[in-house]
Amino acid sequence: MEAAATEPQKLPRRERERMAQRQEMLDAALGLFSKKGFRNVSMQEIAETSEFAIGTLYKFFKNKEDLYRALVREQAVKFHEGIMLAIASADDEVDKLRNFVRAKEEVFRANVAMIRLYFSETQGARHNVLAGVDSEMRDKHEEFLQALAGVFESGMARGRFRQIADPYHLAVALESVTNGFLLQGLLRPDRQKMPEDPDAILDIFFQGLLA
Amino acid sequence: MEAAATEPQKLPRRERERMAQRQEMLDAALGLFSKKGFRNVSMQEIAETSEFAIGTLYKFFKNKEDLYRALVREQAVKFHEGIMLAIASADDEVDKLRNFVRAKEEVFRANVAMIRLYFSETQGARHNVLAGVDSEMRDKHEEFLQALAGVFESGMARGRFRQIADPYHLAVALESVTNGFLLQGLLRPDRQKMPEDPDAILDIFFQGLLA
Amino acid sequence: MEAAATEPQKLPRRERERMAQRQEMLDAALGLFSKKGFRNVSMQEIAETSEFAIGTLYKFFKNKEDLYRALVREQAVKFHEGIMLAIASADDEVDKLRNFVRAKEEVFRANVAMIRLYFSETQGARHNVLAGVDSEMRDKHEEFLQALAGVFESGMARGRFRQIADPYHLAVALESVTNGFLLQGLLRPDRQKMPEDPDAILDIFFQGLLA
Amino acid sequence: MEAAATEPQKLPRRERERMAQRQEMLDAALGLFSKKGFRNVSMQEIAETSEFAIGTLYKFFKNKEDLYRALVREQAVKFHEGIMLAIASADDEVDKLRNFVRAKEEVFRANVAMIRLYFSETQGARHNVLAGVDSEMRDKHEEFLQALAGVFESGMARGRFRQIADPYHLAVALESVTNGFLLQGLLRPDRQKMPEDPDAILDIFFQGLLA
DNA sequence: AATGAATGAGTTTTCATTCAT
DNA sequence: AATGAATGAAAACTCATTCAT
Repeated sequence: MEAAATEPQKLPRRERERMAQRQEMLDAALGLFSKKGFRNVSMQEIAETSEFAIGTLYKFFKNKEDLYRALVREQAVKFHEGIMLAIASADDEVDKLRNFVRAKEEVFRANVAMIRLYFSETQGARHNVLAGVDSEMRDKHEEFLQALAGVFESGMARGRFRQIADPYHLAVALESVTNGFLLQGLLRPDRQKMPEDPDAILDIFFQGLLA
Repeated sequence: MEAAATEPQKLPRRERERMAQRQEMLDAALGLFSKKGFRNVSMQEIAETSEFAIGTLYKFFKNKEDLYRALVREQAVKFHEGIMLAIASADDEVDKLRNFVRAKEEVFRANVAMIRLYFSETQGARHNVLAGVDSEMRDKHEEFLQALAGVFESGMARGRFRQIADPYHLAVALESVTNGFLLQGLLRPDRQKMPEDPDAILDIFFQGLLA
Repeated sequence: MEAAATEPQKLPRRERERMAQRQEMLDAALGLFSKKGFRNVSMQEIAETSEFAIGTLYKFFKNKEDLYRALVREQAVKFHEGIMLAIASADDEVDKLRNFVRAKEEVFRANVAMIRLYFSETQGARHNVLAGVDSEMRDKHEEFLQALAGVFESGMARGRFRQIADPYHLAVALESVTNGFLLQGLLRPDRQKMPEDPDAILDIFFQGLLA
Repeated sequence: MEAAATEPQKLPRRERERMAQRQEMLDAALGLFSKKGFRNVSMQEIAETSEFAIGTLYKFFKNKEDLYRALVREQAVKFHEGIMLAIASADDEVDKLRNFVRAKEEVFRANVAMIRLYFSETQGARHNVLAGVDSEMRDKHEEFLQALAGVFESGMARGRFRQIADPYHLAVALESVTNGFLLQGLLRPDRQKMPEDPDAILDIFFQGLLA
């Protein structure tokens, strides 16, 4: 009868305390990694920032890479869940897309550190430490693309959308465009030309898409 | 009676040899950096791969960072020029966009290593070594976005395109979508779902765009 | 019920141990530096001689130069204090000079390594690492010369010495002569011609000096 | 029937040119070594300063140490000869001493670079490269001290000086005092307290010495 | 004969990881 | 259980020396 991870109130106090400590370590690490990159952050630094001893870090994580993986995995899951929920939480396909864009923007805005981490690991360079997590993250990403494609597909089936392209391609396109706009807005805050309203992103899409 | 490809036929032999050596170093470095990232590649490794002594590397590049910067700058210029040329080499705006997508695809396909390098430095993580080159690259990127926006603008003015959105936003959108599709196709070659014909990317765009 | 030599009995045990380690490092370094010079001693060597790991050296000293500076400063302070005390610890000027010569000889004899270090940094070559400590050492040396000049001056005022020369010049002369004799005796032990009794050095001086 | 080193006009032209080149190398090296010390000067630097190729340096000197030794030896000989000549070039002992002090001061003033080199190799630190030259230089120095002691001895014998101390000790004392004053004056030009007239140095001596 | 490009051993320094307290 | 001092492998960089031109 052991309590499940999703209902932490049932965990023995000892266990709960451990999880809280672990979380503090991960939080400190997230800030540092997203600011300076994996190789430019020392365990010493993480220890100091999280106010634990180095040895204690090694009690929780086998090594530096393990800590990093745990961090990326945690963040990816959080991100993934938020986005998937957004897609699920509406009946109409147009609303699903709106929810998706809004949720994504919110997550981006709320946690720039996480975003930087996420993109440094999914886009571009694969010189990352994530040989292992990598495939898991790709799978999650693919799963999400499939779900998004599903929205387009059912939208087409229900006549909400015109059949302008392969639903999966549309999913990739929407994912790309939202990334592009949000990154442009977040990582280059000097650029003033980005639309305030996230829905504006969709307008471009909907111009050709809506039936 | 020798005629060099571009123009360097006038360089003294010594100089030409030096440039060739330099290029071999940069080539070796590109392969390694794009595979493993800046911090995970040692000068030792670059020396061995390029078959020069470490000391010789340091004759050509002041330090590791200098070598990296030279590499990124070289690649970025090549990339930028190819893309800008493509936009310029047509009169009709629709043709310009087609040229752009084709040129971009070609460059991507021809040099995956370079792409990885490029994206690891423009997207995502900013824990990069490029504090200096960085702004130069951003500027180039911005310049390109402006040029692309110009295409949309004149297309609208000439009645080729409908006025569905801010031209700059359209530029960001097209840039994002091409990135998304090409990266999906190149970096994840297992994914078979991407369109063979690069023009297919544009179809999605043109659905809503064309007048 | 333990009573330490000077005063550190109040330091926590941990701190005392650290200081002892630091001292062992400095001792090893003094031996090596005085024998081979700054640039000819590697951190590896110091680590091996002092039986610590290289990393441990770097826990105590920021870098090689920092270690060297600490060493020179420590030795210079010790030397300076000994000499100044000797001058102070008598009422009669002639006794002050005797004390000075004896103390200097004692310090020289007791620590040839230190002497070599001291002279390599105050005399001769200024290609030293001591840009920083340097001025501090010069100041100490100057301060000492002034004190010695003071002895000559008050000796003259009190009629103990004849007014044969500027007191500061006499100070420089005595400092030089003691250095010359002691170095000759210590650094070239083959030379048997030096006087056994350090006071003999003063005889030369006193011949013209005493009233 | 080969021409002697002291009459270079007899050397074949080829040989003379070689010697001139060698001299230029040594001159460049003297400037650099006296400013920065042995280890802080690279062969590259010496080559550039003397405007020869590195390879040419190695044609003249077996290695860096050999070049340094040659330099120190050359300077020491020059110095030694000047001083010895000064002692010889008078009949009266008091004049000999005056000549000595004047000659020494002149040499010091004329070639601070050489002095620095000389002192960094005779005084203090023996972390020098001169394991070999060393003994030669000590011998020369000892020879000079003997000569100076001879002056004191004959001066005493002739009744010019009082018999205040062992002549050799007096020689060491005078050598030390002149060094002290001249170094103080030369290496620390900020110190204004040194006597202008080098003879003033002797006054201190003569006070007790003169019969 | 003179050159200087190329070499690579050797140096300083960092930092992940271990383990005695 | 938590600590953090100690470790030493690995990396960036320098420079004396060689040798093909």
